Amino acid sequence: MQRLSDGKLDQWKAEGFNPANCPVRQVLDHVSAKWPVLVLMELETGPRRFNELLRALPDISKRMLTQSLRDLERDGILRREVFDTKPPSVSYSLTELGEGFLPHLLALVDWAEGSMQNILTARKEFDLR
Amino acid sequence: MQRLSDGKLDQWKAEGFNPANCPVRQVLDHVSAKWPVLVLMELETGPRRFNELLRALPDISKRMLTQSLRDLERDGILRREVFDTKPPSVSYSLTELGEGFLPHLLALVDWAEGSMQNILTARKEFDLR
DNA sequence: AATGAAGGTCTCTAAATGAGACCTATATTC
DNA sequence: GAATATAGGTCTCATTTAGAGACCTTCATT
Repeated sequence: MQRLSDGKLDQWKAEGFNPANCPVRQVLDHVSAKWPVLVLMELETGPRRFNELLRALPDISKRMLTQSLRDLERDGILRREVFDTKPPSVSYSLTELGEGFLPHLLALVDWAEGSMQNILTARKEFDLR
Repeated sequence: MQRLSDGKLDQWKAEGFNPANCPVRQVLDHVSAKWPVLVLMELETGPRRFNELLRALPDISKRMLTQSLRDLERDGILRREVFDTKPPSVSYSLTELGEGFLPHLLALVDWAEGSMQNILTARKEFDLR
C-alpha cells in the first residue's frame, strides 16, 4: 500500500510478531471455519462414518466434507480409520487433541446461543438506520 | 435406530432446528471469521481508529476491514463513533456484548497457542505419508 | 441386469476475497 | 501555489474459494 510501511513490517518481524504469517491464525482458520465447526460438533457424541456426516449436515457438499475432514485429520484433531467391510467403511473420531478443543468450541456456541436475542435486536436497529 | 440426543447438534435437531438455517451459525460466521477475530483482538486493549487497525493488521485490505467492521457493528459487538476533527476520525470500540465475547475468543487463541506444537507435529507426520 | 450403498474425485459455475485506483476535504511541505 | 500526506472510506477487476452435482469402483441385494 505504502512503500514507507516497509520499515514497520521490518519492525514487526524483528519483534517476532508477524500477523500475516501467524501460526495461531492458521490453526484457528481450520478449526473455527464454518464446516469444521459443525463436523466437530457432530463428532462430540462419538465416531461417525463419512456418509453419516453427510446425512447429519444436510447442506454440506461431499467436496467440502472431504476437505474439512482432511484438514482436521492433518492437524491431528480427528482420526480417520478404514474398516475392511464390504464396501469398506471409514470412521472419523476425535483425537485427544480434538477432545481438548471441544469445550472451547462449545463455550463459544453457548455464548452465541445466549447472545442471540441481543444480536438480532442490534441487527434490526442497525438496518433501520 | 434413533440414538439418545446428548450432543448440542442433536439437541437442536430434536428442538426442530435445521442446521442449514441455524442462527448460531450466522453469529459465529461473523464473529469467528478470519478478519473479525483479528479486529476483536486488536480492540481488546482499547478503541482504535480505522487506519490504526489497517496498520495493525498489515495484510488486511481496506475493503475487508470495512466489511468486518460493519458486520461486527451491525451485530452489536462493537460501536462506531465519528469525531468532528479535520479530517473526521472514526473510532471503533467493543460494546458490552463484545467484551463478553472476548474471553471466549481469547480462550480459543490460548488453546491454539498451547496446541501449536502438537498440531505442527501432526501436520508433518500427515504430510510424510 | 438393475439398483443401491460405501467413500470418494472431478469439473464447472457462482460467490467471496484481495489488490489497488480513486474520492473529498484539510494541512503541511517545497 | 503545487505537490504530498492524512483521514475514512468506495469501486472495479482479477484471483481464490466454495458449492452443485456428475461420475467412479466394488460388492450385495432385488
